[in-house]
Amino acid sequence: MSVVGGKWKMTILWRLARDTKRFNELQRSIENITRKMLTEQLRELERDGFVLRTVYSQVPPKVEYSLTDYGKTFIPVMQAMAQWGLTHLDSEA
Amino acid sequence: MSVVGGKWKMTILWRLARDTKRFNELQRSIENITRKMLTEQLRELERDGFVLRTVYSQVPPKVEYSLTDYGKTFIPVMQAMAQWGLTHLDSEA
DNA sequence: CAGTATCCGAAATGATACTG
DNA sequence: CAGTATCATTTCGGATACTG
Repeated sequence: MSVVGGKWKMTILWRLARDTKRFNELQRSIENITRKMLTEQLRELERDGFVLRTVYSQVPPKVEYSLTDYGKTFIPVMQAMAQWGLTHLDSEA
Repeated sequence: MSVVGGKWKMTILWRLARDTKRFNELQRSIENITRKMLTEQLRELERDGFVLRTVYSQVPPKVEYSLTDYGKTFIPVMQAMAQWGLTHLDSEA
């Protein structure tokens, strides 16, 4: 929990489990997250080795986020949680 | 995450997965948790149907906390997380 | 496009004292 | 033993403006 327990971390990792995403793409895919929060959580996930940040030196800038191999080891855990949620949380608040 | 994402909820559930515990027993088993935090988190877990609170009308009071059947369905998910942690988090901060 | 920097209010948490 | 009440503090998160 200390590494994946941030307010948006699971959501971010879950998005990146599907495929690589750019910053704005990620922001649009997560309802209500601010640039600040997205940046902060991504930095922490990066520091903890879950997420890889790839910067393309071009104009306009392009930055892609993806799961590292280490981050991918966490996918089964997320799937277990997702499956539990689907089974037990019918109408979520 | 919205139901088990509280700061101490996973820890509490993990303790109760082993066996029923009394309030002070639970507090002693969790380093640094205050009575206030423990009470609040337990109340929420109770409200969400994970935890059963059993009061024995005696002096001194005795209150036991245990997982409900519903709460027990979450044990495999916690085990998945615990196993992941053991495998990937050697020396935790 | 992909961020940073700054400020500020809200919410979470902690400390402490009190209670049936 | 198992809490509750109150207050202080810390942390978090949102709004806004600015940048390469």
